Amino acid sequence: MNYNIVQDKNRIFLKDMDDFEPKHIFECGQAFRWKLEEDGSYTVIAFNRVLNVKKEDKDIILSNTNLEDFNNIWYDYFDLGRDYGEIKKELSKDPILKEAIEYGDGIRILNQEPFETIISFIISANNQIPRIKRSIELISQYYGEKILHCNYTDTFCHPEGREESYEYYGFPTPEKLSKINPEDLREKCKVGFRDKRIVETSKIIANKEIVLDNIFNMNRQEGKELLMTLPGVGPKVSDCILLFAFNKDDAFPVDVWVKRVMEHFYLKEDTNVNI
DNA sequence: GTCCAGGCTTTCC
DNA sequence: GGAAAGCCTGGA
Repeated sequence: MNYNIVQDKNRIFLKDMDDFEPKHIFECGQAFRWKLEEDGSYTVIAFNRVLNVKKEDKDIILSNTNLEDFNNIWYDYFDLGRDYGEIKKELSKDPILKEAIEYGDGIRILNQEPFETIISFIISANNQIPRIKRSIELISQYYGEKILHCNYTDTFCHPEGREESYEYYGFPTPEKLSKINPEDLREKCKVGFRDKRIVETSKIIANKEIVLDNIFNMNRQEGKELLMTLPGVGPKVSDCILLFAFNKDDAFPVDVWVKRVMEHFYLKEDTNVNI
């Protein structure tokens, strides 16, 4: 990984950054709160902060942050300690994966906040991405804390076309979500039949019947068994949580699309499979 | 004990 | 209208 870090006021420049394609990282479906801005940059609310990311030529620009947060939060969040070049080299030995890597070049696996990731993927069951994103946004607006975080005059802090009062909301805590009425959640946030699962899971975590931080020290199988005791968390959702929040790089979520792809390319190559 | 059909909210194609 | 990033329940 070769890049140079330069700080300028509230921005961090990652100069000559390889393997970092915002569109592929933020729109691949691993995270739901990244918003595409008119200038092509992306804004997210995470870790009680608002961050904007823009790619200019070979540089990545992180706005509304500082070196301390970069070192303590964003370095790990963006998985910057992992050498994706080496991974690509290894996987490219397979011709099909080689083509897939070229198609999705610059993708990275984020390390997201555990609780928000758990609720997000409970919502993802039998659902569609636009709806998932909307529900998470609504949950944040109704039950999350407002984030006052922009003291600068950057365009992304005062974007054109948005109301002056545009506000950012963090994802609520387990304590907060554990106390709401499932019917309220369903009506306001359009989560459908997942309402009780969300509240019940929040209760278990708020009561510390399950301590999420302990999962960092477990292996994939131990973590999976524990997560699957939560209502709404089955085999697929638990693998998503382990991969996207707990840094378990051996977790391999198989959804209907992955299943179709695997069957098409690796299991039934000589048969006519509808995909 | 395992297996699996049916049900579940709501929106989007 | 049918499908959609699965999970849960109950019966065989």
